Amino acid sequence: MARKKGRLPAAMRRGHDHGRCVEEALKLAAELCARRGTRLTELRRSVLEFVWQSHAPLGAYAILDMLSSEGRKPMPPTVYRALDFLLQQQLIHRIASLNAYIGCIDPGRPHSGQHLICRLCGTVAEVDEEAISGAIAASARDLRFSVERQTVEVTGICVNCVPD
Amino acid sequence: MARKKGRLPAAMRRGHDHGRCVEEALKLAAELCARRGTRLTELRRSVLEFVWQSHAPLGAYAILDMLSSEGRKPMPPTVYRALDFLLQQQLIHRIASLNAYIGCIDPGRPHSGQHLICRLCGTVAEVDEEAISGAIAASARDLRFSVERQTVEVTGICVNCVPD
DNA sequence: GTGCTTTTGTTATATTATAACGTACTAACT
DNA sequence: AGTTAGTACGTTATAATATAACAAAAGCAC
Repeated sequence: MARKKGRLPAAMRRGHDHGRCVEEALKLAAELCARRGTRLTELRRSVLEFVWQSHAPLGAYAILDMLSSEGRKPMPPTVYRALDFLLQQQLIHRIASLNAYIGCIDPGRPHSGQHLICRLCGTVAEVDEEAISGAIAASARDLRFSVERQTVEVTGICVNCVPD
Repeated sequence: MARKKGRLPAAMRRGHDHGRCVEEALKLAAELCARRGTRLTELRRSVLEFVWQSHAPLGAYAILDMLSSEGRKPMPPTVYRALDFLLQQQLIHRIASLNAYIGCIDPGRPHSGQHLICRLCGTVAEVDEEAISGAIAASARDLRFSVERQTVEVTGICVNCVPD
């Protein structure tokens, strides 16, 4: 866990250098794929880049439109396949309540993450709180339920959108 | 919270009298709507009944098919409107990761609940653990994020489907 | 280069959901 | 009972999200 207590996740820090976030994410993704022997093709890299560039989750068809403006003219299955690959590699998350996709802040490590979704600006911040995942794990254990995946999506208003 | 520590939610208790669950849910729904001055029409009641009868969440089109076999031939908007009503009245939950709907075990009271979804049998058990919702609330508070809704969906294998 | 595997392209279609507008029903009042 | 205002439902059309199935191309191992 990188974030210190009381420190906002980058997604919700106004004026942070997001270009740099994207760059680093792409670099890390390339490293991870190289290490794993999986292929971060040009298409997959483009999709990952678009997803990372947005602080709000992107829908598959929004990505498709972006790729189209870039010269490629892919069809839906192409985009979904790229998204599936990135999900498998844990480079992105799917936000089920929005049918949309967002870059993972801690790629590669198996985790589900918890997502705070601002209803106003659309920004999604990922956090990874042991207190939350632990409470879920404990509750599941109590019911002898074997957890494979935790989806935690919290909708509300982020600090930048709260009226003062 | 009705469930005692160590006691399985009804949905995961084999052989419980589910007909009685459904009956009680419908009765409680009628009472709540009467108290609120909202109308649990025949259509809405039917939809609620179908949703409750299934331990696995039902998709809108599955409900549509069931209503069709019953003699009605509603179109999608009709079903979605009934579902919207039931969601507003907090009589059902939407399971975002499945695009499907399930009866709420504690209707009327504002809550999001946490859902344990068995990947094998499809059964969904709702729990309401203060430890989980509290941990989420605490984390959000830390980020000055104002929570409106918590979606917690845990996928895995339920106790009835685990190989011994 | 040959053969094998993976990735991408392409066509078609499935699944989930909503917009827009018209009709019918219900409740409340007169 | 008749009027009316509001709510619920019917209907047509279409939007938005996602996948099946198969063909072509690109990369990799030998």
